[in-house]
Amino acid sequence: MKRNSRLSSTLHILVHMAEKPEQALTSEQLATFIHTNPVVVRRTIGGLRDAGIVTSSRGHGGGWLLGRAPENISLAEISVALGETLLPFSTEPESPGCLVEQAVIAVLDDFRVAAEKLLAEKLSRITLADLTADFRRRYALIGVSSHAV
Amino acid sequence: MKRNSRLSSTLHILVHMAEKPEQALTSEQLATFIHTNPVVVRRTIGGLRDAGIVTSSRGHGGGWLLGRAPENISLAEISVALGETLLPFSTEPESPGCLVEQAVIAVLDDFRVAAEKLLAEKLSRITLADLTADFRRRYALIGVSSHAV
DNA sequence: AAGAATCGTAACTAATTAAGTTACATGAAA
DNA sequence: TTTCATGTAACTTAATTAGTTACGATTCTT
Repeated sequence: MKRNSRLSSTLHILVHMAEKPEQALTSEQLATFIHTNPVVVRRTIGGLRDAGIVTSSRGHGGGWLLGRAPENISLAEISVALGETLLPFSTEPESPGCLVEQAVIAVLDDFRVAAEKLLAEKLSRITLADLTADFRRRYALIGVSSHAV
Repeated sequence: MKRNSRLSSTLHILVHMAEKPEQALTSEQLATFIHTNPVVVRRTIGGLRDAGIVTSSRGHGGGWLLGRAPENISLAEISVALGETLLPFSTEPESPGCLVEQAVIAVLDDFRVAAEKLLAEKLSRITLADLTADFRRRYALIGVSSHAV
């Protein structure tokens, strides 16, 4: 798992889970999808459990399942559950009392608040079901092409 | 200079430069504003020179000046010149050939392209002059309050 | 009840990235 | 010619995150 790919890796995992809705997938299985290690998977998607996006069960036959229908899981929720920040820049004060810094931070924070709202809205309109639909379309195309001629 | 504060640190520097438009400021002076080191300053704002946002001159009396009026310097340009990415997540393929991954990346890239366009538009409407105006407003308020009573 | 499978999590290691630092060549002004 | 600047390469340090090992807790199967 590469750096900064937590969102895409998680989506990858979730699409696989959505494609096997009746079967609990183990951390081990999920890890192989994204070429990493079961512990990294547990750590990464552990937060999704608290958000109800997935459920996990221990013991023999245990593993991970979606917590609800893919139509009701938005990328906005996933992103929040992963603890991802949508915008990368920091606006922490470093020179308390400096009016120049205060002006910079004020303007930047205004922008950030507005931008995060916009991005969250856009992400809330994309659901896991959209991803599975896209996957199935691609899968069907491959199927067709391999039967063609 | 903290991590991920290159944009705000640079803006801090630029506002100081805008407030002394006739005086070349040295890397040393700029560095003290953001509590770092002259070499870090040169490295950070070097890209702004190539974009025409600032100019630098060597030798005695040298230093840094704005390349044009603050009204004509947008945060979008500054962000680009710094080489900052507006969105933090990666969509590099890690499992070439995996249709699930392809679907995830396609959806995420669509989002990214649209989001970056939106953010760039918002940033292009904020200029360095807006920041200096905000700073001056704050400065005036402090002045008033310190003379009050 | 025993054994196997599985998650949860702490603790450690390795890899990566960005900032900070040192050093020195280049250029310009006094 | 001396001094003051930037430009930049090379190295060190610090911070973050992924990867790994280990093991306790839980649950199913036999």
